[in-house]
Amino acid sequence: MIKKKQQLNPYISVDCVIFGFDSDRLKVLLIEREDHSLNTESTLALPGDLINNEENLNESANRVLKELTGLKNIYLKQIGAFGDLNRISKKDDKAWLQTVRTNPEARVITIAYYSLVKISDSNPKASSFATSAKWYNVEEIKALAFDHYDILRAALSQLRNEIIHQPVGFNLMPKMFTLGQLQKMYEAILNKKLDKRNFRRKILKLNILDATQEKETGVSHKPAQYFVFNKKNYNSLADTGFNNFGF
Amino acid sequence: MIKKKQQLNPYISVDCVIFGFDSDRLKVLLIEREDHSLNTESTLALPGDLINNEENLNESANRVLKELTGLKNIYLKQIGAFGDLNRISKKDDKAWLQTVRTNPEARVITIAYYSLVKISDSNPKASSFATSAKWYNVEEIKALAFDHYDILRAALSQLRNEIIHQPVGFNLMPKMFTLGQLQKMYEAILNKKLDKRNFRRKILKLNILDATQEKETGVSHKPAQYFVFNKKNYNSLADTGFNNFGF
DNA sequence: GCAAAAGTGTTAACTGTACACCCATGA
DNA sequence: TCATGGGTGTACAGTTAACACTTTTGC
Repeated sequence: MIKKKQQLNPYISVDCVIFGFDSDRLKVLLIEREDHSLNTESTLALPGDLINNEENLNESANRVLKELTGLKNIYLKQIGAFGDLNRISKKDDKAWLQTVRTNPEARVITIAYYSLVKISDSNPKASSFATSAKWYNVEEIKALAFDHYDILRAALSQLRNEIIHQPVGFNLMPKMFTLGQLQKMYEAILNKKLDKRNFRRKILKLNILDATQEKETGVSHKPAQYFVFNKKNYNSLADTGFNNFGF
Repeated sequence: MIKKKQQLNPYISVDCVIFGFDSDRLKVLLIEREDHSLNTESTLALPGDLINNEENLNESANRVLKELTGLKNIYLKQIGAFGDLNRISKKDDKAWLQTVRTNPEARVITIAYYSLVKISDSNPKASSFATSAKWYNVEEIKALAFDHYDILRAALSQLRNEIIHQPVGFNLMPKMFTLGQLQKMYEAILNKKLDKRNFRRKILKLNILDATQEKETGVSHKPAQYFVFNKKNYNSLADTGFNNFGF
């Protein structure tokens, strides 16, 4: 491992839209910034920070992600660059930048990434300028700091597109899961009900799920079989994608 | 129109992948830089330049596009940000930057856009540091300056994905065109042969083409009917996209 | 026994794909 | 008359979408 002198680039940041799934709803990891007597909504922001000049963009995103969730080697994908002039137009945002940046007036372009993590494996902890890092229901978010709400919507749109073309959703699931839980994840992401029989048939035909011998316990209904996900078949499928998965 | 003082941002550029179609092959607009006794391949680059601090990113892309092709109000879509440290690693590229940039050692992140233009309507002209701006066959490009080859491949990949989900290809076609010409465009973009009868059936079912009364003249075969493209139906389709257009 | 989610097949409509011949024109 | 690309229909296979009942468990 080579250590390099790291220098913040004051003009370019990365922001991460970190999705999780709690077996019921789609979640996103947000931080609270120090309060400047604002309402809660505008204190919430995507985790993100300035990049270092000696790291690649995806390394920056991975670093920020690791600093904020303790996770590494996570599915991580670029959404795009956001650099409109009015992205730093809210009074509260400007005031906040004064307190944390050495060059608060600089025009900052942000490169947004999204990632999918297992909530159970993650251990979000607040970083320097964040007073908390917590999971929020995506559907309940109506406003965020800067242009982060736009970024969140773009990430969601890209995730919805990706989930029906690539088997990426497993990054959100625990190691063992039932088909019902998996279906709930698709429903939460796509925000619509799916037919149980059709869902099971389609997802099993992809050949990326292996049935285990284990079953749910302690549930007051017929216990469901647990499945694990077959990494080998997943990888070959992830390369090509699948055409016919239009829910 | 409000005039603002424009100031170059030395850390962020836009690069444009401008696709055209010459009724046979997919083309891309490239510039030649001043020669530093290099081979031709590495003198070729995507048109692009530093952004101004007082314009939005897509305004920057539109400005560069207009400066280089004379076109405005063009289909233009962001591909993403490219900022790997080794994007400025070639000796020739470093030497060239010394001659055109006031801060040639700066780490520059580029935001890439792609656009689709009618070659017949465009009037590419070389800008300040370009000695030429010409159309090249996409399939013949094997190397470009900086990381521009990567950007070109990413643009092509995105275009291929988009062309089967959105009726965007008409941006490449002249006002009137035959179905044969349209099919050739799809074949050029997707780089594969399509079945004529199936293509015609599918594309007509989209309801975005209006037949005209005019026919080809001066061709030594049965003259083809000209079609124009129905903007109204196109727009409503462009919003929703289409699911089933998998060639 | 009842509430709750698991698990299971069939049918009809639609979509994709493969495939071959005649037509109108210029040379 | 020949070479060239335009224009047309059908049949088979695969996929989507809609739909209802029985099973197993905890309480």
